Amino acid sequence: MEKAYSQLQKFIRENTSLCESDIEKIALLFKFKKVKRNTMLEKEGQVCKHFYFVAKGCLRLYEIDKKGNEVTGKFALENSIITAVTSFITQKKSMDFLTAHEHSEIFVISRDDFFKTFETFPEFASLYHKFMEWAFVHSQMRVYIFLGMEGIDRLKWVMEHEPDLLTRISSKAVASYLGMTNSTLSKLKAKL
Amino acid sequence: MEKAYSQLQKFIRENTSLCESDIEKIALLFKFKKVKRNTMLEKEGQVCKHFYFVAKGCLRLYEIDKKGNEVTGKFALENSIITAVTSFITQKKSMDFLTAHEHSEIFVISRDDFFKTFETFPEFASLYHKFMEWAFVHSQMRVYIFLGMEGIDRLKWVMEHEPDLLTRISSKAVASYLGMTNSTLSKLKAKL
DNA sequence: CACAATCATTGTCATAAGACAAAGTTTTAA
DNA sequence: TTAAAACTTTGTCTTATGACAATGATTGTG
Repeated sequence: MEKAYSQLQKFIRENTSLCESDIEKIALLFKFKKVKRNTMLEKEGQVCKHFYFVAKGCLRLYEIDKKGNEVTGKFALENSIITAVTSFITQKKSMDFLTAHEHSEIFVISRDDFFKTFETFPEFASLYHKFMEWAFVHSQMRVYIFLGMEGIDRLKWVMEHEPDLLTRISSKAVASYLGMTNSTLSKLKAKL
Repeated sequence: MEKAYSQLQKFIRENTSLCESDIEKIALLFKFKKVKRNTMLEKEGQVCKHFYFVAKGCLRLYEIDKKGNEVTGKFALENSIITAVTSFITQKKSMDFLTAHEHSEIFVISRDDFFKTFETFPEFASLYHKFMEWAFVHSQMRVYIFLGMEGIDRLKWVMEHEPDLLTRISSKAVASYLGMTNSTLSKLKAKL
């Protein structure tokens, strides 16, 4: 846990220009938590009130579509931040689930505390703004990839740009991230 | 043009809590421009250095995929803001084209002036942050829609949520926004 | 206005991907 | 440890969509 806190501090240090004492104070506003695989952190139908930092493990953000299939929006591996973004922003009922895809060690801060911190430490807001920018760039890239590429090319794209996903994440979840069924992914992998 | 400037001011007023005199000063940093249909504002291969407000008409952001097909990322109708976001953020060479999809009246501000304005009028930054949040929410929604829905349902979704696009925008461009060929879109429309 | 260019529609055919099912494998939990 | 559950792979069949082409409509331009 000591190590975990210093990980969080490092993350804040690298994404803001806050001084060490402020970084320490801010890090302490986050609550450390160990969560088992498949723990549900945010649920469809509820309003998202938390922001997460992943120190170890992996969280997964997904929706369930009309046909009952999971559609993965995002994986957050260690040293990244995540939340059920759309609901976190709009404060409307979420369509998303956020779960631990592996046993994970995470830090949680309430949305209220998160935004209040911006008042005390304005520089901290830049972390959120960078997160939003990065999240947008990633999301827009996926739009282009899904619209412009066939399954096999989407697979190759992930192999090249997010190879961790293929080694760590279950095929089923990767398929739901690539916008295909698990049987299709399996056949495409066999073709490579 | 008088009217156009007041439109820009109105937009700033509604998306920040700036006072009137600051709003006027900021609006004057934007340059008014009339552009013909198909005018290229930002080009693939270049770094995006501008931010746009659409007073009248419509801008379209798109990429060209491997096969040479256009893939539309976003339409910006009147009273909305747009740029080649990914390049604007990363300041790397853009993959995107930004063009006038109709004869349009727009306001342009350079990226430098835009960010400098944040220093003089910190509250103005909230407009950019809201833009980022909104852009993310929209983009993420599209990811879910494309991954979870078939063509016919994507079409119905746009009919319900962005009906303007179907009345104003060419079928070809709408198809490239929906992730299908124009012939497929045409057949789906016939099926409705 | 008239010609050219672009776009929209529709048809045929080919193909990528989904649905479903069966068998083998791995993970989970009692 | 062992049984149950979940996941992965592979096969067959079906279907949605793409590729390509022809025709007709619309738009832009000299």
